[in-house]
Amino acid sequence: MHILVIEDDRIVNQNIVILLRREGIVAESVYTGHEGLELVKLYEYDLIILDLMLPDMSGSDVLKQIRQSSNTTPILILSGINIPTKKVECFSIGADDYMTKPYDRSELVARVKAIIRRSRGIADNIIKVGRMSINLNTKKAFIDETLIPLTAKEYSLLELLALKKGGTVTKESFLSQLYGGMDEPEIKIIDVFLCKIRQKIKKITGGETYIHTSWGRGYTLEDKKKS
Amino acid sequence: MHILVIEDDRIVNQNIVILLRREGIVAESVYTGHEGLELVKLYEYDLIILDLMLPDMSGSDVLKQIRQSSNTTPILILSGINIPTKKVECFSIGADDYMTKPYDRSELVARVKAIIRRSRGIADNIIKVGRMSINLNTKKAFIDETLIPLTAKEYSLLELLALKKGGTVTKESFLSQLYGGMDEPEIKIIDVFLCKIRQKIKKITGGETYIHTSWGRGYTLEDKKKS
DNA sequence: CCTTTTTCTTAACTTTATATTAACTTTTTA
DNA sequence: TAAAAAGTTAATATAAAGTTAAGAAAAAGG
Repeated sequence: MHILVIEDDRIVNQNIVILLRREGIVAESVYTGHEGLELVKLYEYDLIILDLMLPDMSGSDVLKQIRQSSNTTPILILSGINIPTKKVECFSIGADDYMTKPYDRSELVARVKAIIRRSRGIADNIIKVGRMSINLNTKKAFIDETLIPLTAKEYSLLELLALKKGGTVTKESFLSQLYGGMDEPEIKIIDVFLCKIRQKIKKITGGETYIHTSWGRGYTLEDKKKS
Repeated sequence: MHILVIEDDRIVNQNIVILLRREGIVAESVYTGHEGLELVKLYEYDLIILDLMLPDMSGSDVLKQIRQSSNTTPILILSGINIPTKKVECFSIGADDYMTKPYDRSELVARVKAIIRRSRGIADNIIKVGRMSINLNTKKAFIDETLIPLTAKEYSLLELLALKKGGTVTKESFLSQLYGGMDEPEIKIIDVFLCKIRQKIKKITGGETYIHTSWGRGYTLEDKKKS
């Protein structure tokens, strides 16, 4: 999970980043519109949190430029302006949500999660795959009613798979979403984590892991028996 | 576009319906939770607008029941309660947005449109040739509904053909696009890959492969029966 | 603050799927 | 009909994935 925060107030920006990191989300800070646009061109984010008042250009213009480049990354506007017409304007140029400052921390987190969820076509915070269920709120995974004893990193990896349920996730994508490009360990670690996750699941189910390997492409979380 | 409004206050409900109709959206009114749940089971809506205080049951319970039936229709909560914890609770059980009453009409419309836009998501990029369909997003190819079990390289080759559907691709072009000029194997490998791809397709269709040889020129992906 | 425990990461090794080559057959066209 | 191109198959090489263990780093506990 990878979020870009475009906000010139360093304190607000850092607070958001810390808040998100606590949720296991990799967040990146940027303080000007131009820096933001640059990064958006280079990397794929799951969400962009955008302030409307930036020193070099207006947030609306940043939003416009992102959408004009046919980039569909979800964007949450965070602004001190609480005027309906401003909100409507933002939505009409492609914003996904609009929050006013001062913001409630837990509401911000909740909205962030809701947007990401929806952008992946998922409705609620419990993802089910066969006998497995993954609770995105409590960050715990179960087989039927028994908890799978995963470590933090192992859980994150399983969550990334669950968020793309049925789709393939590449090792490179795991790596960048888990570490955010900074101090990335060797890619082999993904194999190791996956092996351990599978072992733990297998211990409970007695065989089925729901994690399938797409040779040379990545991994998929799916209940194949259904189809 | 089809929206269900679950709100017991008849005036508020009718106002929303009128507002949405003006935007060319078909909106349906319902005044109790049970009526709402009934309709949600029967019809597919693009969005549900849900009040939290209903006469027969709480809006949260309506939301919960909808999600428990694994219905993923986007839901916007419209409530008089402006408490962050209530909002967080709703998001965690699967709400997509939360607006407080009194609401601004144009903001409601803007949010409704934003949610629907997002839930529609990115349209799948699919190329079809006869009974074959190639999904460029998931990088999987099918004959009708059955997956063609291609390896990564085999798929890439088929994709290159699909991208030039109807046109001819030379072996040299395959080679350079597959290996990018570096460490290119012998050109014979293209024949081998094509042979394998055709075999796998033939196994499913029972004959037709849609891959045609242009002697001395290259290969074409096309449904010749059509023309 | 140091020790203990847990988790993360690397490294070495095994297994397996795939990519590539080579040898041979069939088809096309000059 | 001979040469060139394409089709096919099997064998081998290579690269990807699976596994295990051990050392490093981080978190927890005293």
